[in-house]
Amino acid sequence: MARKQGSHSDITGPKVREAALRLIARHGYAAVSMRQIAAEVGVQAGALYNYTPDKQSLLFDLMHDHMSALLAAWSNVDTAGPALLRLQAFTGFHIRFHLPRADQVFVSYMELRNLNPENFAVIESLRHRYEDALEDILRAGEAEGVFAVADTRVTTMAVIAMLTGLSNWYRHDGRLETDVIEAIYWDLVRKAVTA
Amino acid sequence: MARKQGSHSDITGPKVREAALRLIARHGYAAVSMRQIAAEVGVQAGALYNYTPDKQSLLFDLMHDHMSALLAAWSNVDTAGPALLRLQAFTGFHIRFHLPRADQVFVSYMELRNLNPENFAVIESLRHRYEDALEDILRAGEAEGVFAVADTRVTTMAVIAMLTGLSNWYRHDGRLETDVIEAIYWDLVRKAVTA
DNA sequence: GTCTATATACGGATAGAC
DNA sequence: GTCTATCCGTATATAGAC
Repeated sequence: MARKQGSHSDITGPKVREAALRLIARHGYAAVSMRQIAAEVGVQAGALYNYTPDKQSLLFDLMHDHMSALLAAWSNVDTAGPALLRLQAFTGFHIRFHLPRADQVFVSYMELRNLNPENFAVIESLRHRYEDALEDILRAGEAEGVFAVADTRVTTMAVIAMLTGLSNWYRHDGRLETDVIEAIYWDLVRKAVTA
Repeated sequence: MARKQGSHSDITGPKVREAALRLIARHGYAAVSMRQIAAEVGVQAGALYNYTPDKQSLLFDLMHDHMSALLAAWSNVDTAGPALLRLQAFTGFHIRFHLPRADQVFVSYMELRNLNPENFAVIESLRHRYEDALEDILRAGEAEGVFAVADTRVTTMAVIAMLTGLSNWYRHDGRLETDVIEAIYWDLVRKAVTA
């Protein structure tokens, strides 16, 4: 199975996306050039256009994949049951999903400005679906009488901001294990919303 | 008091900073050109260099002014007293200070990557001082026995993330008044940390 | 599929006239 | 203090050879 020299589409494609993700997370979309991404991959800039029609699509794909994977993973966790358990599942899921994906989180939350309007609308609707998942749990808990919050939508946004903010300071080589982090945040979330 | 035509340093200076803040908040530092800022102000690009030595200094000044103003304003609020009241004061202060400054908040939290190392260190130390103000309150409350949190530093970061996240979705023409927002968040914060 | 070379536009910053 | 003009570097994206 001789392969023509210089033909590596099966490995170059993923490498382009990995390099773009890492560089954009570190320096920002507008500050990263296609030449930088190419250099990181080990090809010339022109070769990138075999894998993306343009720079904007590269950003959109990174963000879209992240949000799709998030929703797909959550759909495998979400279950019926008491709202308190569902909230605990959401909190733990959010932390475990996001902690190993610092670059994706960073890009998905910081580069919304750099999406064109059509792409922005797509990502926003995915994000909205995720927010709604939490809001549903809070409303269920209020109906059960186990949660009591002043405003359900505001609380939804507040809890997500609190959980997502974790990615801004957590370091894998830090003093705290994931399990401990999870317990600390669950304690805060539970107390904040319970009646 | 005849003034030479075209000489407007007393009004152009502030306008440059306002235009830069607005444009950077909207599009990001790297995506905004000096020519865009100049067009917004109503001058040519070269004229901007009467007010800033370079683009990096413009960004740093915006962030530095914001953080300095934040710490100065907090120093006028912080008082002795029971930790619960101090925490309520912090929560209310944070919201009232940040809500009318959406652009400053956005720039100060999103453009850290675009500061050079020296400038980054300065801004980080200011941010750290603000975080420490909250951490002190939490520790005082634990000593009093009114607060009980699993980890004080993590709780500090979680509370600030929750409060600051408000700026990401709050709209002045939305359904909720500042006072109501403040009450909702105080309810969440209080319950999350009290014993 | 990748390369080199290039079209075309725009970037930050400066010089010198007024 | 602002303007016009410009230096010089880099940007995205494409064309055509291999």
